[in-house]
Amino acid sequence: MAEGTRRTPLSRERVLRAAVAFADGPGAGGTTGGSGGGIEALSMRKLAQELGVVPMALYKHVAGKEELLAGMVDAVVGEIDPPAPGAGWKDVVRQRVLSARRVLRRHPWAPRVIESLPAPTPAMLAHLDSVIGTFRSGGLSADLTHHAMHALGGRVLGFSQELFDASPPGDTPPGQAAPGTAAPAAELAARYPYIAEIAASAVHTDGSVISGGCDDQFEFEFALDLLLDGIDRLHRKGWTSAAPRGSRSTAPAGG
Amino acid sequence: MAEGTRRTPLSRERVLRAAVAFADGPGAGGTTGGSGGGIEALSMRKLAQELGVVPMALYKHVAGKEELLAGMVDAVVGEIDPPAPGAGWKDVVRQRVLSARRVLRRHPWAPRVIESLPAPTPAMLAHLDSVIGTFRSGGLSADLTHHAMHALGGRVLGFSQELFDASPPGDTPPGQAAPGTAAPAAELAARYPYIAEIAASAVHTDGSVISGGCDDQFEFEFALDLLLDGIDRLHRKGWTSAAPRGSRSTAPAGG
DNA sequence: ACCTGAACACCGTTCAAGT
DNA sequence: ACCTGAACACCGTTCAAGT
Repeated sequence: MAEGTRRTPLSRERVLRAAVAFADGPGAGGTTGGSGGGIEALSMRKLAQELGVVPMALYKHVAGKEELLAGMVDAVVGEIDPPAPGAGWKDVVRQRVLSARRVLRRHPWAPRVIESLPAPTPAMLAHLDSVIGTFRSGGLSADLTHHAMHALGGRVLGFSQELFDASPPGDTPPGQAAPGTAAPAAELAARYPYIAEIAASAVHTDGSVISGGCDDQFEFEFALDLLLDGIDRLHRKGWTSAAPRGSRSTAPAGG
Repeated sequence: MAEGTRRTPLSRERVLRAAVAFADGPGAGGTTGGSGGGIEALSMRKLAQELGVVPMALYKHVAGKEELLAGMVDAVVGEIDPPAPGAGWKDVVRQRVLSARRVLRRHPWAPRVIESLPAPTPAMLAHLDSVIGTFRSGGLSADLTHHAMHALGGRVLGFSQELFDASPPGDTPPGQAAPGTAAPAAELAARYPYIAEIAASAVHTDGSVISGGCDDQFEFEFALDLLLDGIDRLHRKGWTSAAPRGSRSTAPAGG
């Protein structure tokens, strides 16, 4: 099956596309038949076989399995819709988060792989930078925006979990850089200005950006109290999910 | 090294303790020297070697690697402090979440392993049941409690991510049960009454408990709006993290 | 009846041998 | 110079052979 593609020369693009299709699993990719079975089953050997190629041929286009996974994530994150023009910051962020969720629902393996990456990919950084930019353009302070991004956490990318250890970009050990992020800190700051600004505002109790960045405990409690206080408010209001279904049920009085 | 323990007969307890110590990594367990190197390096073979035993000897005490991981998680979750008596629901939940976070910080591999489990372990169910009970005893409705648990998500266990697919207990396929949760649904309902109540209130748009349970999209948007609305409120207030540091900075006027 | 060595079917990646 | 087969150092688990 698909023997017409056997002769098509391999490219990084083709390798990544095949890997994503394989990880999406049989049937999920749209085509019928014998392609793949989930991220667990994805191996360099099986992917090569899928492409009608000897395993070592893949290493001409990706440095190894880790870079393959980073490339797959980058491709998937690139599917998230751009920000809708002309709306308020809250709706813009909301729509982008929901778009990200729709994308990651199409690729259920992605959250787990994202979490396993040693560093964010370029597409992830671009997306985060863009969301931060939406907050800042809406008038939120760099400080509040920083905590807001932590509180939203993985939700910004469509799922719910912490991303990495929140160290500022360019913080990799001098010896070797993470796959796809091999540029020096200055260049990263130029490319992702909003991330750089937020990172700069992250000089916390330890007084040093380079040593580690954010106060994880503070960020954790910030998000926790946002949730507990919101739940408390709904409780006092006598809120119920049955009645306001379909409307923005948790919106505050002023919203 | 540690040759005094060579003769101690193997037990499930000892296997699990050794596995946790190995996953915690060298130096993290308190002892000096050559024990283990992280969850990535943990294998049945290396664990057996650590215990001075042939690999297959482990299979007398754990059915396989998956059950080993479930047992490790169960042991770790059991370290979470019990609820403090006499305080309001919000503070009790808050303290338990922060205790869970401290525990999982001691075992950084645990969140990833928890996420990889096919079903929650008994200790996880007991903890969730207890937190739900705190909400309910505080007067929150089953409905609001249900959404609150989703919104807090993995934070209840000390980290930030969704837990499984939120299907009610006893929802495993009839053929085989997940490791450690082999009891029928009725028994589970008796053991975790609060979870059972919450699961019962989860009859959503599809009208069936058995078919899947919660409306994931609603739960996702519920938590997202809780966060966005809280951020919006702080923004309008002109909130800054610098000033109120140390006090409960996000608390509402009424709290 | 209990325990265990060898074997099976994998894995990612290296490296030397082929063209 | 390019490509690739065999090999290396692993894995979890089965199973038959030993005691």
